[in-house]
Amino acid sequence: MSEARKKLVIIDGKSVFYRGYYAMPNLSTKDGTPTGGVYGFAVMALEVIKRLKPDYVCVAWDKPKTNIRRRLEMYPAYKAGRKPPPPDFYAQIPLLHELLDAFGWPLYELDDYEADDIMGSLAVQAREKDVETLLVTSDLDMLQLINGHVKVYALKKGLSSIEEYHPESFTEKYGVTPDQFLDLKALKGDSSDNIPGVPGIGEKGAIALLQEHKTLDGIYENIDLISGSTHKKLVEGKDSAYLSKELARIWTDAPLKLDFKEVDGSKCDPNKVMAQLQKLEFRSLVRQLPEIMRVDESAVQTSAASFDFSAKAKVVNITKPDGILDIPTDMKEAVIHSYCEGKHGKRWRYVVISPKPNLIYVIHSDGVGDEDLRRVLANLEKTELIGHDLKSSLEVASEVGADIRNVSHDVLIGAFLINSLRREQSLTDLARSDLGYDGVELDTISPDEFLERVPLIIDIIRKLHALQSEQMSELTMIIKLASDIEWPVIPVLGMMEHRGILLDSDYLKNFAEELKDTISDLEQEIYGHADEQFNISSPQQLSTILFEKLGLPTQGVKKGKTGYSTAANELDKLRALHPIVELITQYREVTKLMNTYVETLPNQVDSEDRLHTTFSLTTAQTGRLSSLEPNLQNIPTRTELGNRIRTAFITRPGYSLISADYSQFELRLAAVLAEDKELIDMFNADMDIHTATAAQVYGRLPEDVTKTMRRDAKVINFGILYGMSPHGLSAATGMTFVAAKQFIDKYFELRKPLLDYMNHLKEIAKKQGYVETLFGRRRPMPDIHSSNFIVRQAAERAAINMPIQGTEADLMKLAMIKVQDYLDEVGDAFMLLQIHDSILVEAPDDKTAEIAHKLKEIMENVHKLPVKLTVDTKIGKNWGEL
DNA sequence: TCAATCACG
DNA sequence: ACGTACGTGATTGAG
Repeated sequence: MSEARKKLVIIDGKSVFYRGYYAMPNLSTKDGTPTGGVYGFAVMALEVIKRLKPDYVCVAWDKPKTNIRRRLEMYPAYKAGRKPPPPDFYAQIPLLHELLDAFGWPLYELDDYEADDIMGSLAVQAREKDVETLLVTSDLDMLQLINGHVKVYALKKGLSSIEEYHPESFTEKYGVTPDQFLDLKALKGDSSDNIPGVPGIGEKGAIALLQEHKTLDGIYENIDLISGSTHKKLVEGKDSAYLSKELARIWTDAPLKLDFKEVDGSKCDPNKVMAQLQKLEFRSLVRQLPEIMRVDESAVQTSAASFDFSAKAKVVNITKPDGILDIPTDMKEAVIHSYCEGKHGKRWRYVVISPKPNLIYVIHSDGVGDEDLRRVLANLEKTELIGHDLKSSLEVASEVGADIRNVSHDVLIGAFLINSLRREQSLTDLARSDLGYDGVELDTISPDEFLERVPLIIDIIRKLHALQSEQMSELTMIIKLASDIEWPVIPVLGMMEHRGILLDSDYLKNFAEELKDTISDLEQEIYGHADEQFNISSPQQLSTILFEKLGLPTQGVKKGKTGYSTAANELDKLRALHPIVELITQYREVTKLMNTYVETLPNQVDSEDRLHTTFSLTTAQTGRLSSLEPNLQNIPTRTELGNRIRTAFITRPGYSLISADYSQFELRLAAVLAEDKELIDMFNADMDIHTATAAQVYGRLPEDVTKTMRRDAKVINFGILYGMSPHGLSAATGMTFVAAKQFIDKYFELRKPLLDYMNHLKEIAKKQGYVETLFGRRRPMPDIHSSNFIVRQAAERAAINMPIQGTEADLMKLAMIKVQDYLDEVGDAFMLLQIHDSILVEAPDDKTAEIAHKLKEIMENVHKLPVKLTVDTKIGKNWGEL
């Protein structure tokens, strides 16, 4: 009667819990208790009940620390390098216990036995009673337990999708039988558990061997039949293979008695489960539960504190041009959102405008043309706009020719201002972490799904807006930062992205031909020196050639995980020892230019040869912009060859480029923030700051400062802003460690206020947990309390740097806003790029001089400061000339 | 997916 | 005693 065989489900508790913990890192209850791991477990538990309908259930758990002693005795490196889970992982364990109690499922844990072993032991006992066992885990080691009575349900990506493994499916997938699983492991090893296997034998080789010889023993009995390098590897790795097999083997002898009364699944109390799910604020699971088990009506009660996403709004679909007449033209405020198939407003499908919570207009592109959309959007000129990533919606407006820029609140940027540490940024992520939303995906969806979910999306944007307004109400500096800088810079960036910059692709094509020749010449020369061909771009292969084959000294060369470093600064030390080193440096420079710029930029232009970057306001912890796809903030400039790439950035006939750069922006700001009067005075007297510094440190007259002295002073002037150490200075300048130390000591004697300020920042960071810019932009600094010396020191340096770099970013944004206002007056001139301390503007030839002059004036007076700001402007036909 | 490398400020 | 400058993004090789 195998049909009626009873079913036992054993859950690998920690592995399920881990899944949830990492899948939902921000999930927490309203009071801040983290719940991601418990959520993962709950989702899986309901899935198990619904799909597997088990008669018996229990949970196996790894006891911390003691659990691997027996394996450690065999092999001390077992599971070495595993990171311990963070504190909020353990904080959730009591919640899990309560949930298990409600389900009535016992939890088994034992000293010296991992969860695998407990599961294996119970499975063996179940088999003796002819009970079918289903193991739920993400640990594929468990597959060795598969047999006619035991199946494995492996957790796949996501929380509820599981993949069933039985003997047939296992063989189909791996090409070996479950019985051969351990031998497979013995051969190929497992890097995640630090199981060595036979070095040099991977999955493919191992399977081939097992198909031929069936077992590990079989392989070694027939070892003489195996030839070549495999033979050698097998012989040398024999001990390791048998050790690996024992390490990977799951024990089935744990001192644990399977008691069917204890694991009886019918002890589950649906009402208790419901209460737990509500307490944990798992709203979608609460809704789902009645489909899975009988719950008393009385047990279902919605908690008042939770957000309700069920609100209904009237949705007006506008599918004909005359439909737009329905949309009011005098909205004071509106939530706006859009769906596009391209970037930067290209190929828009839907534009959504919601003037109030119960009313939503959806404008469809099939039916409503660009000109009609322009007419609608033009009416939003005075409307206060609310949205998530408004920049992209504003680019749709630019695309159809409307000019709207009255940003009132962007929940993407707002979330970042409130806490810049948050990594998740999509609307779905924000809703999950801040509103406890646990419904469907809202961002990466099809047009039809978008249409369905519009009311939900708008509702969530409104809720996030309300929540952030409340959170910001106590942060007056942040409110001001947002309204003065962050909101107004959004449309400016949108316009820059949308306009793009003209690229001379033909020029780059010619350049590419030139570089190709150079590269193959260099390759041949390098192969000649190495006496063999190899992949010069592979640091590993290169390292072998340099340090083994050519026998270059490894002394003083940094060592990484994979061997000796071949980074440029390490190669510098070897430059004089072998001609190949210089060739490699050149090869690196040329291939970098080729692969990153020359060959890729022409592929990224639009139909008019313009290149559009995306500026992110929510990436850099300091508040700087970042530029991506393509990154136009790291176009080469430092070498002759690299500068030729800038030459490819051009203008239309009749226009020129203007660059406007702040000079020594950060150092000036450091002087202000540290209130270093002497340094401020030096800047205000228009002195050459590096020469003046060198003169002071070396005790000479400025005219007696040598080139080297000035260069060293320059290094320290910049390095000091990042917390540079004597070691760093000596590495960067070539002076000895002692000289570097003296140099720094002397520098701080002269710049006492700067030193005090740096120490002050460290204290501030420790005391309040964050540092901030002149305008109140905050960066949380949790690592400042780290018990790890290295981590803590890194945090201290970051704390020193952020207010300086961040104030620079704030001022630059402010300047851009003012520059844009001016360019609007000019009418035919456009900002194209911002590169942290400089901007690039495209303007008609006959106006460049006037505009350049005005840019300088605006930027130098962007904000009243005790230090004078200096802006240099240049005019040219391409970026390379600037 | 991660580590190494290198482009920029 | 640790490792040695802050902030980014793109490409490549390798497991």
